[in-house]
Amino acid sequence: MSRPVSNAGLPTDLDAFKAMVEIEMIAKTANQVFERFLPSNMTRAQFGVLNRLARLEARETISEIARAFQVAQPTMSSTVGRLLDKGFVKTVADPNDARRKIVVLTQSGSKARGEIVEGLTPLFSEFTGSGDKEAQQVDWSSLLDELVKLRSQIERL
Amino acid sequence: MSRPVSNAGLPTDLDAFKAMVEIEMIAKTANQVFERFLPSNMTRAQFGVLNRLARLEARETISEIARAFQVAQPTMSSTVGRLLDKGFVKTVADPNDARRKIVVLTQSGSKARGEIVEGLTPLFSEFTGSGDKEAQQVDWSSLLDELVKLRSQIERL
DNA sequence: TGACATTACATAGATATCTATATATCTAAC
DNA sequence: GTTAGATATATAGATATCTATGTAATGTCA
Repeated sequence: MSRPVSNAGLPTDLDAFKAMVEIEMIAKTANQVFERFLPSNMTRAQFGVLNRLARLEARETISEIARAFQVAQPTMSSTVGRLLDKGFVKTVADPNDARRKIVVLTQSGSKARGEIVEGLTPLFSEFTGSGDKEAQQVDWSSLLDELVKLRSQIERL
Repeated sequence: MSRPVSNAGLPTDLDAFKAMVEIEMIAKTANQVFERFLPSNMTRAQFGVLNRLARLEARETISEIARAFQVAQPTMSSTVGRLLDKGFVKTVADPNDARRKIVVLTQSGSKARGEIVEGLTPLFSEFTGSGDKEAQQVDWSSLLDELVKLRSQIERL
């Protein structure tokens, strides 16, 4: 009898593997928590676009926004379409390039975004706050350092 | 003129905030890399189920698998349905409970899973290997410690 | 200027995901 | 035993995502 390969071929006992599993779970749970703070007619994808347009005070095309969020262009066409339906953005023709559509926040969109950000305040307070006394505190600085190294390693794959 | 709130209301300058952004990006990039190692007719969701059934050598119901992956039951019904269409799993009636369907790996499914795991070997080697000389090495142990603390903090939200 | 490549956007079709709901079965309480 | 609640699955309809492809406009180059 040969010694069995750990977990049928996958290196699940390595810290690197475990860390990636934790990252997947944290990302998933964080998204679920975040979505609890969004109104039911607003998705993360839609809020992300709204928030970007508000933060940058920018006029961006669909493709530019798609690249910023690292999604395919048809994905962003769809998301911008939902925001158009809700009246949160409008599109204007680019006078210099008739292929482009420039996406602009409307007053209604700006207002909706502002209200959501307001509503997020308690979440961020609780999240960055000290939390439970008995729980071990996250060392954010150390965590961030390792994550930045990990990201550059993963991006080389 | 009052001093503007940083980034229009969001604490984007905090390490905690930056770490969460890194985690989202790492999870996303890791998924993209992983999918490059899957055959075109196989998704992550489908491989996950195949892999779980193979690793655990288990006979699980759709709801049990859904809970394990933390997805809704109709989501797993759909994913299992795709695997059924491909002949990688079959379902058998539970003699003790006529509501349940037990999902079982087929030979074809076991073979497909094995080939994918084989193909993943170079990815894991490169990933857990030392990587570039000039790049800063990830301290997996330290990273994992912080991630575990972070996960328990997030799960309390 | 005309041909070809590139770019921007839209459409089509697929999968994964969700919530809400319907159906069937089991369990428990009366 | 019959009824009420819980559980397992399926179906419907929605959004986000992808790839492949089509169309229109722009850019390049000979």
